[in-house]
Amino acid sequence: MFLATVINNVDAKGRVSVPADFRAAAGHDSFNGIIIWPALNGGPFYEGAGYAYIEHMLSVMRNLPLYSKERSDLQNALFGEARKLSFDSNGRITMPKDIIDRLDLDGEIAFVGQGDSFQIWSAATRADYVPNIQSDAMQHLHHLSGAPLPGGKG
Amino acid sequence: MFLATVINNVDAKGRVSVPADFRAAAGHDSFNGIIIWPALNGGPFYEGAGYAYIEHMLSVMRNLPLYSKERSDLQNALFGEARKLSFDSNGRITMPKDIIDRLDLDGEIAFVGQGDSFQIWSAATRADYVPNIQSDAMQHLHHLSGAPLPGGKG
DNA sequence: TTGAAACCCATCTATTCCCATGCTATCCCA
DNA sequence: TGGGATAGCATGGGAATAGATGGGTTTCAA
Repeated sequence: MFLATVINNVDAKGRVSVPADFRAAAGHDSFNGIIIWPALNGGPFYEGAGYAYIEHMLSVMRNLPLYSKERSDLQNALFGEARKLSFDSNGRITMPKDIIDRLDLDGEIAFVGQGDSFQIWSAATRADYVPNIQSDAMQHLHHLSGAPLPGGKG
Repeated sequence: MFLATVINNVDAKGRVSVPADFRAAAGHDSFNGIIIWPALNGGPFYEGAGYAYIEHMLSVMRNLPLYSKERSDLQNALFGEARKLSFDSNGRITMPKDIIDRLDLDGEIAFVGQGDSFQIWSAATRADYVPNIQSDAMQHLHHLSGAPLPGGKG
């Protein structure tokens, strides 16, 4: 699971260390690295995950009719815009230049855990959103009810 | 899986490098190259995939009645219009001239990943479509919900 | 014979790989 | 409990390599 917010530096070559916990969560069965794509909700960040996640998305897409607008649009946004970024021997990825420009990644990147996936922000942009996180979430707390905790004692 | 959008040049002989990732995704069991065909939805691009994909399409066609209109029409559009383009020793294909003219491939080709297949666009034509990708996809995000991730890690 | 297609070779560049460094948190032992 | 040793991780720079591209040559068919 992708947890926590970690801020790492981008060096002159565009390299960034992916947090060790995130590397472990991404797995390395089919591909030793991560897949990233522009936020599907239009937010000012990229989303990322391990290869298994995108494979899962493909299997979901296959349930939509071939050539339907919904399938075409989603495939273009996800598969058409995604990037495969493999780890180097030190666990780093190289951020493509166009993404550095697009996200304004001027030196510092924030990796933000989202459970099954994570987000990639410019650290500065992220900092502007953080103050509202708590109050935003408080409006939706009722959605957390219902599912029982597994293995609860007594 | 075919991921990302890659833009490569067409040289004077009509040769284009197929992105290395796409070559790997196409496989080379039965045929070392790709199959391309005009977009079945009428879009301004060609579709492409590895040989296994077109074999799968054939198996789908076989479920339609022989000599039925639907089978004949689909066979004509897919098998009748498809081309086999094999890789040269450097991983390039030679784009047939009629396709270069038809797609207006004036120097730059965009390979656009679609998961199981990919698309081939004139880079200029593709650039006109890209700005709308995000907003188009946002209308269909509800199709991605519901299915749980397999074997969530960590 | 001529054009086109396949093949071979050379070059350039961006990416990948490898090695070295420093920091920090953890562990071990006194 | 305190201090030193150790291992994991983030970071930086230079070397090696894969991939994209361009040009020339051979082969085949029309």
